Amino acid sequence: MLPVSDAAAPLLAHQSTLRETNLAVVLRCVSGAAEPPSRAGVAAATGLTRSTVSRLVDELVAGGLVEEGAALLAGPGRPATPLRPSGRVCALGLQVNAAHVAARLIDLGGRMLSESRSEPDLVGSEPAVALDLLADHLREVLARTPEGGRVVGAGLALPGVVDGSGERLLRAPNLGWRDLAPGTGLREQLHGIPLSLGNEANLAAHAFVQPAPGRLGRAGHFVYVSGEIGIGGAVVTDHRVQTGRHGFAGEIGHMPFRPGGDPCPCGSDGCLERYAGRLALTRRAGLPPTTTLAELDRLAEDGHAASRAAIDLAAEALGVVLAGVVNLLDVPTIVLGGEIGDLADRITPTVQARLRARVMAADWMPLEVVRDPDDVAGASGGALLHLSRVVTAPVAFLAA
Amino acid sequence: MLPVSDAAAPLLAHQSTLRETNLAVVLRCVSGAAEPPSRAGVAAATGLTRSTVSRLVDELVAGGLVEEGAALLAGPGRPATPLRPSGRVCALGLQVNAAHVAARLIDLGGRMLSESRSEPDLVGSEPAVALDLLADHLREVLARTPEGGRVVGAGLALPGVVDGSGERLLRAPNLGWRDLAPGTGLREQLHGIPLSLGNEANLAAHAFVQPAPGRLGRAGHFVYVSGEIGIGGAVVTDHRVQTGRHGFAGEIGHMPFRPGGDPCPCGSDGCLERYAGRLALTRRAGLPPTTTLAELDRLAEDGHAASRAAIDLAAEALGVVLAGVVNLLDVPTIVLGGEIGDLADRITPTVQARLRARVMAADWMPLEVVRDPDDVAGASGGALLHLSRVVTAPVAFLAA
DNA sequence: GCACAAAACTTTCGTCACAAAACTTATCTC
DNA sequence: GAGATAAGTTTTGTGACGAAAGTTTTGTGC
Repeated sequence: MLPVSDAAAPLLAHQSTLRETNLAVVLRCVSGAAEPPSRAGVAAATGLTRSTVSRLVDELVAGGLVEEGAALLAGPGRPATPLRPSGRVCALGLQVNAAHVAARLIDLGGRMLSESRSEPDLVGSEPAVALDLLADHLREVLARTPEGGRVVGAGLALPGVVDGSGERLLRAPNLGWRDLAPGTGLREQLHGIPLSLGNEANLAAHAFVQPAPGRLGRAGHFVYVSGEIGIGGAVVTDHRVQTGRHGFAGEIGHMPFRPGGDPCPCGSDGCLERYAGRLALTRRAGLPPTTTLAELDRLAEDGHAASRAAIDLAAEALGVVLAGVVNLLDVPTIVLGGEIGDLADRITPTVQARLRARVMAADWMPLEVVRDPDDVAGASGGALLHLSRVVTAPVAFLAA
Repeated sequence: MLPVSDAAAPLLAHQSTLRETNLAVVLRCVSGAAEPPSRAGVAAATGLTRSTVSRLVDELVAGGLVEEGAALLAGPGRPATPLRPSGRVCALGLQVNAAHVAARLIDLGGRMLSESRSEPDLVGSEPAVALDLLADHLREVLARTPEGGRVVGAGLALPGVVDGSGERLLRAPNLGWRDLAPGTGLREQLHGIPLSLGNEANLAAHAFVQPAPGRLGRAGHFVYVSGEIGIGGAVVTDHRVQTGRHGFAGEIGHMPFRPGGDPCPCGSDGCLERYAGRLALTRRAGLPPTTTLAELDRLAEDGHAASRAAIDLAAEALGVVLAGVVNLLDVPTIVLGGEIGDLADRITPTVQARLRARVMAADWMPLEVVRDPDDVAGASGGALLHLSRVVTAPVAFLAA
């Protein structure tokens, strides 16, 4: 079948567009490679000629985006000069959710240079308290910026609905926050580093599609389920995180599982979150709402019947809703991230079974459920988002 | 917010890429414009210089993709030469579903040059019979190809799951067809015109995003619901029809409305289709399954209680499922296409109400339900798909 | 009726980025 | 130490675009 797609209007191309495109191709090749390639290697991988690659690499090296290593002696011929993405170009990843506050510094190669984090309980918290804590972590990480480092941006992951401009958090039910601009206080610490806000699950999914700038992850079509107190999510198709018309996409927690069932604070009823969110799980298990899902898992392991029943219902709900999503979008991979990952072993079989039974095209496609082991993946995503801008449009980031 | 997106690896750019891109920009501008623009108009609209536009337009005219009209006298100054997309470059759109067989010829400007169609009942039909009928329509339309016309492709819309290669129809429950290659018989009539298969709803959605090559429709983010005997669908985000990893996306009819409810032949239960598909509607209304939705609408109008109840339940099911989809994808527009469009007036208020009540971000976004009046929009989409290839990569289609 | 203004093209020339191919450099092998 | 091998550089040519000056075709005013 022809790709049914792409009505997006492309802009005109100029000679400078050509150069920018090819600089991006070369930089992406360098930053995304498993092993540092040589100029000749880049030429072979991209299809550009060695002369062109040489010129472009020289520009990237002069601009501080790529570093040359010591010559590599391997067999006959002139030894190759290995090329590495600069460790001095980096971005800040920040995250605040109900159980984590974290700051990370990630470089152009996707390597985490430093991290500072804590695990407070922020349910129903005062925004200023949480943001001050974040500012502390941020300052600490920023102080460890390498000599001559350039921090190109900061991305803050939040568990809620962020408006289209990336300035305001409209609502974050788990934190109990509504309509605020978390950036105002932080900018003081940031010394002009551009800050953008994003939904936690969307950013975590971004980190999963693109674990390093220019490097593609194992899946290009998946649903990311971020289960904490509530359930967030993100949809990725064709290696693109779908944010929707206004940036609100991903509210998988409020897809219907049993319409007419449990009322949900969102105003609807029977939402997935009311069956698979932490609050729902702990309530059904007869445990205090602060019980973590890891603790719940242990109780189930120990034979606690109510916990088992709650987890089984959550798995059922997830399986049914995700099967619907797979039918709609043909995304063969489900990624369990956040706290719900702690239940992955226990819920995966049921989810798998429901997918197999309810997905129309199940006979013609693989269906896999995997876990994202990073518990603050949103922070990485926030940083990677800014770094991927560097890789996509390098000219603006070439040092004078 | 920064666009969380686009990890797709771009290819290297060459001077020829430059030319191709700008030829596409110019052609898209000409083919998508409401009024035929002049060279100067194209330059103003695209940002290219007049000299560049002149050269590119000359190439497109020489290549037979653009036609020059008679000079337009309007005020002082040299009169402009109006530019129009060629009426000789066209594509075939074909469609077979349970109630329609149609063939259309559409030109580069998106104008329908001719059509031939019939309304047989093909539920549980023999594929050969339906395809012979399609071949008749096809032959008739092709015979009316304009003098010197070039048919660049044929797209066949089918109400079922098409495999990734676009060669085989895997299953079409409403027709009762399984695993066949409808192209084999048709190619004889096609004299080398490349044929591709696509899902009916996906192609109809394509025609809705891009009613003419290069012209964007009114919505870029929407769900297309194609209600016939079953319920098909398509998801469009950022003006792109999402076909998923294997091309199976769009099975909205098999999203859960009441899991554990009505068993569905798909192997699952409680699927939307079991509440909002024609078969479900007529059964609940106590009418024969061949009753059309237009007839059902008339009965409801006349006060037939069972019909009204069936339609209300269908609207409820659609509203709940679509609200979930909007929560997941932030697509503020719902397009009702196919036969279910005949019920649009009756179901829209309920669907609207459910969306308003169940969509989390409803307070921050518009939500609209519109109808696609074209009852064989899939055929147009099939043709437009091939035509949009011409507009995207014109060089391959320049006449020698 | 004729200069002049206006606007749509066209032509000429300069620039930029890439490809091709010849050339240089650095290492290994015999 | 000669030759092979491969990396990287230099030179030269080409194609496509922009800038600016030139040409064509109309309308307007005296």
